Amino acid sequence: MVKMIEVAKLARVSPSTVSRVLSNSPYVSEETRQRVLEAVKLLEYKPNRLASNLRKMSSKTVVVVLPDITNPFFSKILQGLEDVARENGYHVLLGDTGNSLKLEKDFIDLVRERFVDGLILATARIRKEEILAISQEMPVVLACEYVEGYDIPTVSIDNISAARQATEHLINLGHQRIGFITGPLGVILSRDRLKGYRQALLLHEIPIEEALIQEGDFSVKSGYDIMMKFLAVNPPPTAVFASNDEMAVGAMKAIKHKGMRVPDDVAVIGFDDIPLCTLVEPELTTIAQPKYEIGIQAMEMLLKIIKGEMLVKRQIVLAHQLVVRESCGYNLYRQGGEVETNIHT
Amino acid sequence: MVKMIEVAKLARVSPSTVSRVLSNSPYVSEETRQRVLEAVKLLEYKPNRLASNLRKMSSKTVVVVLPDITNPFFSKILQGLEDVARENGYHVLLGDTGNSLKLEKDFIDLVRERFVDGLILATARIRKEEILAISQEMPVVLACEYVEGYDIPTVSIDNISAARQATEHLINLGHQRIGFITGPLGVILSRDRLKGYRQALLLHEIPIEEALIQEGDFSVKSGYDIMMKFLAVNPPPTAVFASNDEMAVGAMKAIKHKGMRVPDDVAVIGFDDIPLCTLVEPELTTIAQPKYEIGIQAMEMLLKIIKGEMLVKRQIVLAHQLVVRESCGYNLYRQGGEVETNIHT
DNA sequence: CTGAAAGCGCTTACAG
DNA sequence: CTGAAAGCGCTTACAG
Repeated sequence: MVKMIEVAKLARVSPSTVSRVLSNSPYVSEETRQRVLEAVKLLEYKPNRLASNLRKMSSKTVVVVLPDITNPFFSKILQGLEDVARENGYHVLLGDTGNSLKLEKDFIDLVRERFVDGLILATARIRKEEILAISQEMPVVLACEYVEGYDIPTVSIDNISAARQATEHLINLGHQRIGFITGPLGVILSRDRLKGYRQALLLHEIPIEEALIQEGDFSVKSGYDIMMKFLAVNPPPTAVFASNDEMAVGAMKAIKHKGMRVPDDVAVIGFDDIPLCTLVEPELTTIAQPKYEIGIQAMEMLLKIIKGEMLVKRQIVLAHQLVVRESCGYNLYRQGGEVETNIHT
Repeated sequence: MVKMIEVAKLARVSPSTVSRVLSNSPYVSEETRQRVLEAVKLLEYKPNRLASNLRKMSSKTVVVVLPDITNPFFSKILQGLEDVARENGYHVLLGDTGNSLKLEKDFIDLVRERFVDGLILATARIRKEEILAISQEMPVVLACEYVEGYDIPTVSIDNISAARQATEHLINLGHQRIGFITGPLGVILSRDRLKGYRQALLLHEIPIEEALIQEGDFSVKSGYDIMMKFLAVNPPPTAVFASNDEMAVGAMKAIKHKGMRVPDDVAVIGFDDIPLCTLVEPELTTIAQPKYEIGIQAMEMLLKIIKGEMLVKRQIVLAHQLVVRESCGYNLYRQGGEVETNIHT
């Protein structure tokens, strides 16, 4: 491996000067710069990042902690995060926890070990107090996740309003018995979506039936299983709201397996707006989260913190959007013409 | 930030000893070890990885270069890669190129800069010769991708045989006019799948119609568009083989939009076996690639190279599998009972 | 079993 | 504009 000193010798300068040229310092004469650049080229010199990291006390790397990289929701957020990181000369270390608390802690420790300069948490199983403590001593931004009552930098949507809107969409279509498939209730955004569902029913004076609220785990299978339970209730719900799209698709499967039709017999609405929504039949109506944008903004926020800039806003709430497709029978809607429609292609 | 020297002082030993304790060196007395461990705990000391990296000339990090993290095929491979890396104390740096040659080169350069210890290429746009050169001077493994004629460490399936088997599945079901949607022909595995398709037709003495071979780009949309073209051919093909599942699903959409049915009017078979296959209707018959296993083996291979171990096999070919579901009318098949069926749940 | 010393390859304040 | 020197915080051969 070629070292800087060898380049320096060939260019008849000191290593300091080589370093200056490579870091684009203005304090180098054009002539010297050229000589150094030639030597660099000739020797195919690549600076040793390990050394420069130590000296600068920064690896220009950020760890992104998420529960499952194969989940299209998170991979899209990750893409936004990575794009901004790259544009700013940062790298992303993958922190796939598989929902393991231990792994989550291990990845967080990478910041303490100065292996990475900052931390994005797109999942957070650890206790609130710990998150708060960490966020006070090192650069951290929560993406999607958030912590109530604390002032931790966060980028997310308003899950309560979004879930309320989804539920009201069904109510406006005339549904009174609406099943709700929650996400894991240990996760705050699952609890928020449940809140929104409850608010919508209350607002429209529809009684809440506990039998129509069941906890899923965000998997297709759990959506399927819970829908099967709903269909065994007498009478079954005429509509179902699932806390994410995978569970909604699972619910649709269950309805079809029972020989019923979506949306005619049961309307279905999901949450997130992943690509799958337009690939199933009927296409899934859902609440779109600006996944890529969440990633963008979360990384921009983190880089600001790393650079020591002050944050104007520490909590960013991005807009969600009801995307009306086919799974709730949107034809009815067209007549009212009251709700925004946005059929993605 | 607490440094090692402070721990050493508190424990009344030298930094050397602290280092030995932390690296589990056997040359430390139990008594000393305890004293050091206590000091570490008391001061909440975390060793600075930037320094240790430089000293050891290793970051225990590997970069995984892939074209698109939101693609479920690659994210599953990545999961396998990451699991093995983590088990071995390694980290994964994300190298999402978005198919950009420049980014690909940038990520590869991270190995030259010693920022990472090794490289997994799950996409490879750069020239063969360059890949060969790189693989000779640093640890590299190709996953899925491969280079003909060179002895570069590789883990993949046999794409020719797999595509031949998919095509023969259709032929065995009685189809004679089989459309083929290729992947981008700049990618070797796309060309191999085309080869397999051709071989199958030749083997069964079915004439090859160039109009029934069209190049897609692995997207749902390209599958849709090409299928629309096929349906405009007179007479249209009775079956279609798409080089990946997304394009197959796009083709299914096109068929349905034309008011035709899958598999009754046109049979469809895909490639890869991503989760989507069981979520569309009818469920998609496809060739399953062992994605996770490819990741596992590729990373195991890479770590061996990094550790300087000799590779027994430099080219690993894993088994693919025909997964018969509903999109080719598998009922016909059951009578013959000749083909392995493997309906995933 | 333990410590003093050297050194990993850069970068950067300092001096000129 | 340029160079000599110090130092980032570890690890590890060497000596005892």
